[in-house]
Amino acid sequence: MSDGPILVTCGLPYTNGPCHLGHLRTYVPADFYVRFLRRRGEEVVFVCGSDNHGTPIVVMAENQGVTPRDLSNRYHEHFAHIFQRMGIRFDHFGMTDGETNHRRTRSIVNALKEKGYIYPQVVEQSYCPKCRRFLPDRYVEGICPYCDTPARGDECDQGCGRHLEPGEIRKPRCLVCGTDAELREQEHFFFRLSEFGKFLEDYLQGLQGTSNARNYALGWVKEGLRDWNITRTLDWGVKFPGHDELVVYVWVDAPIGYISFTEEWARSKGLDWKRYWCGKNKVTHFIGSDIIYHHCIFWPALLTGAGYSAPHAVVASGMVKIDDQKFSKSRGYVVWTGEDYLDKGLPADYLRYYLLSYTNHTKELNFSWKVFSERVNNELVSTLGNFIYRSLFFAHKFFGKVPDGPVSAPTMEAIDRCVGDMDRAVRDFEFKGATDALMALAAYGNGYIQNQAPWKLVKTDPAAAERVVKDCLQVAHALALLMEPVLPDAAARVWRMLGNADVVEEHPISDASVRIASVTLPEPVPLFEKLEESRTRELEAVLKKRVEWAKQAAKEKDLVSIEEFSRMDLRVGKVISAEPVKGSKKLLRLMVDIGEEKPRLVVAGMAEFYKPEEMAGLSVIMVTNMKPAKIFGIESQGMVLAAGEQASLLVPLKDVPPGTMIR
RNA sequence: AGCGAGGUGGGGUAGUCAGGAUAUCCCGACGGGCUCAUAACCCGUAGAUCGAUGGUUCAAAUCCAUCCCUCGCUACCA
Repeated sequence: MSDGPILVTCGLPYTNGPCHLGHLRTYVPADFYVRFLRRRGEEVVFVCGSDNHGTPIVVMAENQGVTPRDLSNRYHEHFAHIFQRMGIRFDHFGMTDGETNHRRTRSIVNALKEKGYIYPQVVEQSYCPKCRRFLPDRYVEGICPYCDTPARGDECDQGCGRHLEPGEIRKPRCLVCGTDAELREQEHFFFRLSEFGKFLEDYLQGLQGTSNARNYALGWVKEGLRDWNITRTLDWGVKFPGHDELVVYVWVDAPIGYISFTEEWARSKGLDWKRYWCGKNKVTHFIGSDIIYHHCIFWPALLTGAGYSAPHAVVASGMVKIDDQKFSKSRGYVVWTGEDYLDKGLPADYLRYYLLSYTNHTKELNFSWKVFSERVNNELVSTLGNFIYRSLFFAHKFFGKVPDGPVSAPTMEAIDRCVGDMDRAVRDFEFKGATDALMALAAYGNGYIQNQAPWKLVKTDPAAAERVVKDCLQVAHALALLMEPVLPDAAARVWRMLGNADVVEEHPISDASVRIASVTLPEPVPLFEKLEESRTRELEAVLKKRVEWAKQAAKEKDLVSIEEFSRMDLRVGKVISAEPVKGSKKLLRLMVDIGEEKPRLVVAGMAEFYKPEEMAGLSVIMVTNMKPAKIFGIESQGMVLAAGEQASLLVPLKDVPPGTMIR
């Protein structure tokens, strides 16, 4: 079945905030996948680590008055602890700021340099004279050079959506202090991603995992690839070899972490990490669908360029929504794994089951406490838990042990079917399909015990009742083995209640069809407890409160003080003349008298709604202290106020002279 | 705007590539039965113009075209 060891990794959690449900959407299925395959006899290594570099961490650390290292350590510990509590068990959980990763990153960058895949280029970059530093990526805002709309430093987020290279943006401003940034020249280093188009196209055709990852990446490759600037002017990060003033871009050293964490793990076991990364490999990355580009394009190109093998599979999970709202920390739509879930005493098993069984792995998952508790109560508690408990209860009460004798053929078939279905589903990354198969076996058990009615047989034909109970216990035994990857804690409890002294995880799943021995049964206890409605309401209330609180905070943040308002110089202006701007459909060139010596020249986008002759003579409201802006080559010295799509002009109701202040 | 992923009873989902006769399964709702078990389990009922429109065909959820909506790439993000 296996042709070499499988290395499974998860997208690295970024150490600038706590673990939330979105993270778990990737980590729980990965952990399930690893647990299941291991118990199918595959050799699997499971590594992950925290991602510590990049500007957001530097800025957040500054805000909190701590070092980036301190901040990273804090959240690193947090994630490690949460994963342990959630039953997500990595063989190793490292840090990208660790020594191994610094070394491995430099080694890979040097390899790329040697092979000519990295070249220097002088770029103009935004520099904030007040903060006295270069402004990377998102710490700049300005105007998109392609479509003239406001944009962020690395992406035209409101307009055309183009990716912007550092230095491309026009009118850059520092996002931290608001100062106009200046452009300074600096030597940076670029990765020749554009040369990997053909390689990627072939590679992606054969890439295993989920189709969303493959298709999305193929689309990008077909559009053509641009070289990447892989250096940043920062202190925090992996120093670019030979240039201490530069660090490598976080998306270089973060995925290299996958290799470094394998190295660290292998070292501790006295093994060779190359076995997992060089030559034919079975590296499987579990990631969120937001970082497909990096894992399916940039990362394979980087690896290939440096002489490593590209990953075997990429499994991309859909994003999480909360109560039908887009996931958003600032708007309060977030469920924290610790604070909102584990700390409240809710079992990890419930959440693992819910995340795995709710919807297709690649689709968006809409979380709500109502559906969560509904599924827990009706599926886990009623179907699965109840079947196991009623079987054990009955067996214990009437026989005190597992009865001797055979297991019926239909029951064995049901078990084998479940094993086969789950196996197929897991290997296809259909995790919902896998939990469905598990629940189908529990449903088989329920149907079987109901139809056979051993509680009747025990009075008329005790031997027949024994045979029925034997079947039920065999199913419970199979369920314990099969549910372990989903519900590790519950599986361990069932295993003990079945009279086993050893550990369920040490048994291969194929033991499901090994006939159980006649052992003494301890007194069983119910497997799961229902979530009371009052409990669900409490959990909903926490979320609701957070959303309201966030709304309030946003409102306060948006409130404008009288001082801020008074900075705006709003005046009544009289339009002296108006004429169309040549070559433009939308623009009018206005001369407006605002009580100054000379009228102001204003370019206004209202030609579609007003004829020049309608405008002339009108009194309008104008912002007079706008920064002059060049529109269509004409410098506009103010802005005329208008409302809505139709540009309905704001005009004074009573006659006032030009230059009158608006208060 | 572009590219990618989606849209199937109240929620989730199978089926779509290789078109076929009552559209699958799980949960919820409703009714009945049963009682070993955590008011559970079993059986049954209702509920879907398969996002919209047009086309191809004897036949369309499925193929073709156009359009609409949601999400991702695109703050805070796995």
